[in-house]
Order: sequence, then structure tokens, then C-alpha cells
Amino acid sequence: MSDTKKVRVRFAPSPTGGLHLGGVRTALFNYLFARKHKGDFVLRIEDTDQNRYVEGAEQYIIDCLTWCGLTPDEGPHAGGPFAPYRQSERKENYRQYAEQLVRDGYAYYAFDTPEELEAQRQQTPNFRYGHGNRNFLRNSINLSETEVNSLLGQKTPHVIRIKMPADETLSFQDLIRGSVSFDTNLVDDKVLLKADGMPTYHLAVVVDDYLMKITHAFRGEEWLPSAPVHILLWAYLGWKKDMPEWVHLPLILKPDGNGKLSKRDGDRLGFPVYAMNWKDPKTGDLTKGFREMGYLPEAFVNMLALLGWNDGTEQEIFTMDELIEKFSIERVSKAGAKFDFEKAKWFNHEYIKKSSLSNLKPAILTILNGRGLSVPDDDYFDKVLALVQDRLTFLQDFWDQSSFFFEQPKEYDLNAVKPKWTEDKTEYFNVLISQYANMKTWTAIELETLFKQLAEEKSIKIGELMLPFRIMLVGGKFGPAVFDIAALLGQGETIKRIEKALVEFNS
RNA sequence: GGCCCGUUCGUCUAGGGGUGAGGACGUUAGAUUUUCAUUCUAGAAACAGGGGUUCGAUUCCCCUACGGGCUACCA
Repeated sequence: MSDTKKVRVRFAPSPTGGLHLGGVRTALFNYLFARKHKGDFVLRIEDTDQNRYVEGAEQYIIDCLTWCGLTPDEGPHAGGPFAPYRQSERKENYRQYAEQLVRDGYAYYAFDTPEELEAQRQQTPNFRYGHGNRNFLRNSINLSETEVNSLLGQKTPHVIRIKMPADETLSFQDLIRGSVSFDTNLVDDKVLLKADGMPTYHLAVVVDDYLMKITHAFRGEEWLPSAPVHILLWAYLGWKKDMPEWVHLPLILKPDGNGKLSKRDGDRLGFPVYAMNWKDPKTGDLTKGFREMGYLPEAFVNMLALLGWNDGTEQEIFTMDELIEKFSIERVSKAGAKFDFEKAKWFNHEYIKKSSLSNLKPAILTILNGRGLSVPDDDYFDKVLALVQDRLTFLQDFWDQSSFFFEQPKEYDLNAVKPKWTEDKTEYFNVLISQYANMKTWTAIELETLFKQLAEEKSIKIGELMLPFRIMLVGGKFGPAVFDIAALLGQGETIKRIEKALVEFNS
């Protein structure tokens, strides 16, 4: 790569379903790298497989990127100088390059049907379409020119395959892995252009990376084995000097056991794998996403960035700007990382704790509305949120932590009260009600002072009164400081709850 | 099976020829919170194995083991 070239990177997902953690991380690394080097971040939709195309997946991908703050500079939604950005709309481009390769002797027509090839695979243990057997199969290397022309003339279904050279060692530099080598004898003659005229990934990625002037090609490690095909293509098409730097990212693995993290693991282990909720348009199945689970996008992005990358210090919480400033490919690790949901939760908790109310409110109100709970967006709501903010791991936890601020407890943890409940305590609370009723100002400090004075007068241990009081107001053994709760609840409501609970406790 | 990539606490990782192998999550214990969470303190916890190279290897090299990926007219 020449140093003067403007950095251009692309995120190139297939619109086949929900956007996976690993996909978002690939997009993130692309984005960070582009921003750091003042380059362009391109979204390209790789929809060359018509069988796997899923309606709505493209828009979903764009929505996910937007939620994460990874907005592409160019793409099907935004346009750009290299439009179109959907490979299906670039179909006409690819055939000419495939034909060029055939003319130059780097590729050939193959007329074998999928059934024939399947039969070959059954017969031959390690069947590989390549230099060892391409001379015995139905293709333009083997067949005479007139035969080929006649087959082509009759529009016989065919593909175009790359002709892998024999006995060569192909080496290339990967920015994460260093030098990687392959024996060309062991790589098959991959299909470049399918019978339907669509390119395979192999052709499309090379052609489009070239046409779109991509300088750094980030992708998952699962692509490493097909890299030799792509490198050869860059050379065969005469574009070698424009070939991007390769960056094969480590995979994100299952937390338990082995293998790549998949949607199923999330269902099985109870955590999201997709960035946002994804509803399969065919089956109607809904797969949970991080957003709907109550993740803050900043936390999600930070967590993803640290999965396979660090800045070499002990810092773990980064703003997007810091990530952009500090990101470097050299510090991406080589090995795959098992996804740890506990750590992912920790990131979110940290972000919620340090978030401003205004950042939290809209998302929480949306969640509450979604559950059919109407909570007014007012000063009272702000105060409740401020009181419970530190206790939320997910935005979703808000209602569990604060419902008692909005409605009376439906149930009381009587087991925590009854064993130690006595006549004098009923009396204590009756007196407390009258004293609280006479208070002119209603603050946590005054409430507490009065509460303790009375306890002393009645010679009851304060500890034996605090818990029942809490349960009167909250229903259970949890929540913020009890006098803060009472203060916020207000005079009338607090007294009402004591009265109501007293009935329950004594029944 | 073949090929490629990888391997530091349970997990994410730092480090790097001579270190008490550091941090974070989780976990354990304690303090605070007269609840719970937060917070604080302390603890347990790792260089896959074997050969080299070297005065000295967790660090460099080789082998083995293990893990992962790929092996489609899917990406």
C-alpha cells in the first residue's frame, strides 16, 4: 500500500438474518480504523446468494450500525461515489472480469452439474476440483474449443472456476498474523461465477474491493483459508499493486464448550447474540438483542472493542473518541475470545452508573411503555431514577428496583416480619403515624430522627423496626435507604402504606 | 482425513530471555450499607507438555498435545 492513499475500509455483511456480535465487532474495528486515519467507512451488502437472502435484513443491519454509532459514510442507504453498494445490483460487473480471466488462461468454464460433482465427492475420499483431476472433468480445459463453444452457444449451465497453479507456495502478510503460507496444490479451483450469473464471494470481494478502492480488508478469521484464492485473483486481474492489506480478525467463541459463538448459544445460555431484536420474517421467531435487553450502545461497543483488543494499559472503559484515538491493528490479539456474558454485564452496569439521567430516561421510558406501564416523565421520576440508578445492571431492571415508588406493594415479605412481630410494635407504628402526620416538613433526616426518638421512648431496638418499616413501604428486603424512600413517597402515601401494612401484619 | 490459524488465572487479557508473572470480570472473606445493590479492603487462582538455543527460558526455535477455522455453484 502506498502511504499517500486515503484509507478506505468496508463492512460487507450478507443480509441473511440478525447481526451477530462478531459482525458488529468487525464493523466496529473497521469504523475505528477508518476514523483514526481520517478515511472512509463503506457498507457493502453481499447479497449474491439469492437463496439465503432474507427480507428486511439489510435495513436491520443499518439500524444496528446506527444504534451503535457506527454510521457508514457510503452504502446502499447513503449512496456514494461507488454506488451501487449491493452486489446484486452490480451483477453485470462481475461476468466481464470472469471472462477476462478465462481469456488470460487463469480461469475456465466448467459444465459439471452439481449432481455430478456430488457423485464425485461420494466416490473420491478427498475430492478436490483442481490440477489433479480437472483434466478429467467437463470443462474448457479438457473439452475441445468447438465443444466448448457449442455448449456455450446452447446456453448450457456452467460456472467459471479459477485455475489454481500447481506446485507453488503462496505467502502473504496479514496485519494481525504476520506471514501466512499455502501450498497451491491443496487449494481447489473455486467457483468464481455461478451458473445463475452471480459471482461467488471470492470474485465479488476482489472485484468490489478493487473498484471501491479498499485499502484494508478486515474480515473474520474463517476467511483465512480462502485468502490464497483472493490473492491470486488480485494478481491475475492485474491489480496486484492495489491489493488491500489483509486483516483477519480472531473469532468470538462460545462461552462454554467449543466453537464459534452462534445464535443458538444465546438461546441456550440465556443471553443475546444479536445487537437488536431480530424477527425472522419466515418463521416469525424472535431473537433477543442487546438493545432490547437494556444495553446502552456505548457499553455494548466498549465491551466489543475489548474482546480481542486492548490498548496496553489497564484502562477498560473507553469513549468512542478514545477508542478511535487508541485503536491499532497491532494490538488486536491472534487467538479467538470466548464471550463472557458476566463481563458484558459489568460493562453495562458501569455505563449505567456513570450515565446522566437524560441519557437514561428515554430508553427507560420506552421500555416501560412497551410493558404497558405509564410513568410520567417528571421531577418525581427523575428523583426515583437517581435513587436507583446505581442498582441497575440493565435498563430493564428499573421497574423491579422502583415499582414501589409508583404503586403500593402488592405483597409483603411476611416471613421477614411475622416471626418477630409483637404487640408493642403495632403500637409503635400507630404512634409513629400520628407523629408523622403532624410533621410540617418532610425530609429524610427528620423522618429518621423522629423514628429513632420514638424507638428509644418505647425501648424497642431500632434494628427491629427498620426492617418492618421497609417492608411496609417496599414489600421486600431491598431498595435504597428507607427514609429516602419515605421522603420521596411523601407524607400521605407513607402514612397510608404504614396503615395498610399494619392490617396485613396483624392478620 | 487434509490444509491453515491459535495456546498466560474459570473468562478477557498485560508482559516478555533474569518479574513477587500485572489488571479486569467472576469467585471467597471482611468492612460499610441497621435491607439489598453500590463502594472499600484482603484472598485463592495461570505461562499446555517435551526437546533444543542460552549462564538463564513463560518469553526465541522445533516437535507433540489440545483448541478453533476452512474443506459448497453459502458467505
